[in-house]
Amino acid sequence: MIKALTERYGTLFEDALLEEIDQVGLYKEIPEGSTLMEIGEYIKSMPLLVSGVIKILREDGHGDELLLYFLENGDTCAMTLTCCLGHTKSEIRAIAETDAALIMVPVQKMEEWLSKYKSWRNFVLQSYHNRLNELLETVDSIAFLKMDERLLKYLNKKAKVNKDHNIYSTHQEIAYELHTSRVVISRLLKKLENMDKITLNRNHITILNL
Amino acid sequence: MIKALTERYGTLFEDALLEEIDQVGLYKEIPEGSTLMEIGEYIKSMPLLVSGVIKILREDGHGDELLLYFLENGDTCAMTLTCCLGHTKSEIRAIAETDAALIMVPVQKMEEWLSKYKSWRNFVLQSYHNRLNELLETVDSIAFLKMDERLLKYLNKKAKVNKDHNIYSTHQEIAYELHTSRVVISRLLKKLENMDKITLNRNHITILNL
DNA sequence: TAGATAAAGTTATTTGGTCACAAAAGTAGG
DNA sequence: CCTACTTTTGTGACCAAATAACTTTATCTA
Repeated sequence: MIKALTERYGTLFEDALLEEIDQVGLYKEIPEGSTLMEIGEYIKSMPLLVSGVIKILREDGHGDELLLYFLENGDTCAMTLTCCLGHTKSEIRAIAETDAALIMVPVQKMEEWLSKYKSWRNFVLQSYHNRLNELLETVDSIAFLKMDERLLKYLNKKAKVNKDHNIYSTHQEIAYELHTSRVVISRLLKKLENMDKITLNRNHITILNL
Repeated sequence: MIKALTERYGTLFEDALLEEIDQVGLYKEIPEGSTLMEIGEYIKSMPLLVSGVIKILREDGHGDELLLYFLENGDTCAMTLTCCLGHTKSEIRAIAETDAALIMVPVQKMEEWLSKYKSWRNFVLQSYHNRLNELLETVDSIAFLKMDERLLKYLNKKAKVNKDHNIYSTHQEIAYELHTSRVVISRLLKKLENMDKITLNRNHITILNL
């Protein structure tokens, strides 16, 4: 773990803090598709993302889903911070978009570190900052963009976080994450294919030029 | 100022911090309708809300608006925190929904206090926490609710923050804040009136039972 | 290879939102 | 207090996007 830790967080945290994390942190690898956190769960430890991508989803009472944003390398989940510090249930679901590696830190420690380490304080504040901005962008998308624009944005983002021009999702899955119907997504994807921006295949979309 | 300060924040902050705020803070009263903060502005001082209600709006590049949430008594604006700590431009517009009173605190101080006062740290974190949750609720509304449900929620919220069963807005103004068209709002309001939930008058809506 | 299942395509219908105009309610000047 | 003007609200025709129901195509497996 210490290697991944210093590689990823070495420039961010003081040595003393790195050492503490090394002491109490739990290194964990999780496979693509696995659920890290479910809505309504209490959180006992906070994840520091070492590698991979996590997607954060919101769900209403009727099983309708919406993708909020992706967490990437070096991020932490401000929602989790919120839960930890406020001792409240999780408001979101977190799923590994790719294989990922995490360091899990006990809640009590992170409170302690807030007063002890300036770098930790900055890290936590910066995380909140980032998450607020991501959420704002999500709001922008659903409030101001039409579905075709949202789809384009989604495809781009998805390709970017996966570092791949191929997206291995069904139309239904995309529809869930954008909270619309499969028919709508199929229609819009077909339109994009006709514009030679993508090619469609069963279970997978190739991005040509967006 | 010291009176408003201790009344509002006395139980929250240590005495030493209260004293510092009293030293450097600037008391300010602003009338209903005035703009506290405009998108793209840099923030030089952070407002602590003493009384009144502030509404926070988002705008896209085409002048389309969306109400994000209200700030009430004792809140501070996490967006402003974000700006201050990150030294970035404001992403939102803040307008006084009612007459309001604020204490303005210089940015440099608030960074200093983060390491100095535990209560300040908690206050800042709690603010982020609250704002994230408000934003999440906003996302829920625009993503999962139909326009009629959003309108009901809006009317309730507006009545609540104004502590009044009357809402003095035009249909057009409501439409702006919910980011839809005036026609849609008029139609839905008419439906609500037919259900005896509200009565409509020029420039003002009375809530009967929601 | 047949049957089952999952994904994608098609069409008709419904709904929510836009446009353009009309009516009503306030406002100001004579 | 009457008229011209502005602002706010109401309405019908229209359009586009979402939904539902069904068909076709691809994939898996027994």
